Amino acid sequence: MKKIELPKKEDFIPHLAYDAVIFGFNGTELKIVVLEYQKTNHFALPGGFVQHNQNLNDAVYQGVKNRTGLTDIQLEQCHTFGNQKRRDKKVLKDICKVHDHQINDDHWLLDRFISVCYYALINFEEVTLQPDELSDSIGWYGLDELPELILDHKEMVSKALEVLQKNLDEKLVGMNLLPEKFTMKDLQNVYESILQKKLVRTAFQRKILAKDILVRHEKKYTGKAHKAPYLYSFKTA
Amino acid sequence: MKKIELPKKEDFIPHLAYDAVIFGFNGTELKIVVLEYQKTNHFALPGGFVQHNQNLNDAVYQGVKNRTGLTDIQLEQCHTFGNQKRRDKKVLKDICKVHDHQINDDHWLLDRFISVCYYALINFEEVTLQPDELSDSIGWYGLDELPELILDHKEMVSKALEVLQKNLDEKLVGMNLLPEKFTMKDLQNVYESILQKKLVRTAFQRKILAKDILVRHEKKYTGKAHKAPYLYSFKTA
DNA sequence: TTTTTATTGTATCAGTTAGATACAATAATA
DNA sequence: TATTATTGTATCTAACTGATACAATAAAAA
Repeated sequence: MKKIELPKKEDFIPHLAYDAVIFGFNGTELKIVVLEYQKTNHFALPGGFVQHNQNLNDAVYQGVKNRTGLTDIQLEQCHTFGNQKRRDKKVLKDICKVHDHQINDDHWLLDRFISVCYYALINFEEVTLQPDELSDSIGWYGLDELPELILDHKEMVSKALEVLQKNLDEKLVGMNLLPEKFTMKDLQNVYESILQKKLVRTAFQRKILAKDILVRHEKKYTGKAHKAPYLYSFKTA
Repeated sequence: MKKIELPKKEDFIPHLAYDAVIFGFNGTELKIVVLEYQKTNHFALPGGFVQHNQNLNDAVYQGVKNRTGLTDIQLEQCHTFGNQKRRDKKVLKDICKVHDHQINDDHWLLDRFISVCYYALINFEEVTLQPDELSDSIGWYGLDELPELILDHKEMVSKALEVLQKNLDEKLVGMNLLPEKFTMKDLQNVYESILQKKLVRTAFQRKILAKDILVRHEKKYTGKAHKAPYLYSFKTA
């Protein structure tokens, strides 16, 4: 195990963290990014700290960019988790130990942290996932196949999904989860994954078209034995 | 000017604050609580810091309780403001100077702060406003008669109102802005104040009654020359 | 070449909801 | 007793949603 540097206390605002629920859509299912810390069996959302001279939003953007390799990221703040109990010394000691760092009980990483939770919408196909320094694996997990997550990260996922659901209708412009061109069925799949319920096809199509936010392009011939659907893209404002 | 103690650095989580947009309804109009710092002409939202062993929510609750004297407070988190620019050394120096404190540029109160904004709904009639240690005046202001506020507090008010508007229909149960018993017109006034638009009386009444969340009580005889309205209260779940 | 199959795009009908209007039922006053 | 302003409810209509129907395919099967 290569010995890596721990983040330095003096670089960051103490007691403050962020975590990101990064949503991607693989064509069928909504997935989120989860990190596994090396050899510890601890799973967590990607997160990090805020530098003294850095905007909170920028810190989160940088973090998501570093994990996904993307720059086109739709970020929304969900909720700030400020419970005094949200700390787990054992987890962090485990993680540090693997990296050959013995840390004391008064190490700043073991402090109580307030964490601001964001969700990010990104284009699944263009992502190259990149573990952070302390974790060896990073991967996509469906919402119903999540491993147990550290601290209150499970609650963060719920909150993020809830906020995403509420934002869906007004913030969909530029909807980052789909490739440039997509079919009406693709879009409906995204909606159904997010809302976690089936929608009526004809009503969905009528509603979306009435919003006048899509441009219709050529048809998409999939080789299947039926009428080919049109491709659409979002109108660029 | 009595010399008061400044909050001590070691008691609080550094760089972290909260601010509260406290909404009250005076029967006609939606108002919010604004503090004026003594002799400085600086106006601000009530706010404070979070102690090391204190939940964020509890800190805000305590703060609102201290300013209003109330314990029945409906609190909702709105947004966390984390811009690196949100600091104003001059304002804090002004405030401290009035209290006979000369503080240096490196004093912790002059640091950059991340602030978590909440809104609070309280019963206007039962409030006894209480200035905090650093301010001499505290008062109710209509949304269209706000003085200039420090930092990004104006933006916080906008955000709080926006979140309140979105929450209105689902979170109204227990709606804290009205006294125990109220008329349908009172309730409509609250809605109109929050949504900042006129509603159709008959449709409003029909919609609210259909929700089945009100209990109808005796009539309210106001002495006016017309039919007396019923009084209602919220069903206690 | 023709028929079959699954899916798409749109139209239509019915049921629900919201705005607009109407109106009877008051409390207190003139 | 008539007048006035307001309240509570009913009714009409317009807009929207779910359900159903159906024609128009693209490709495979017959």
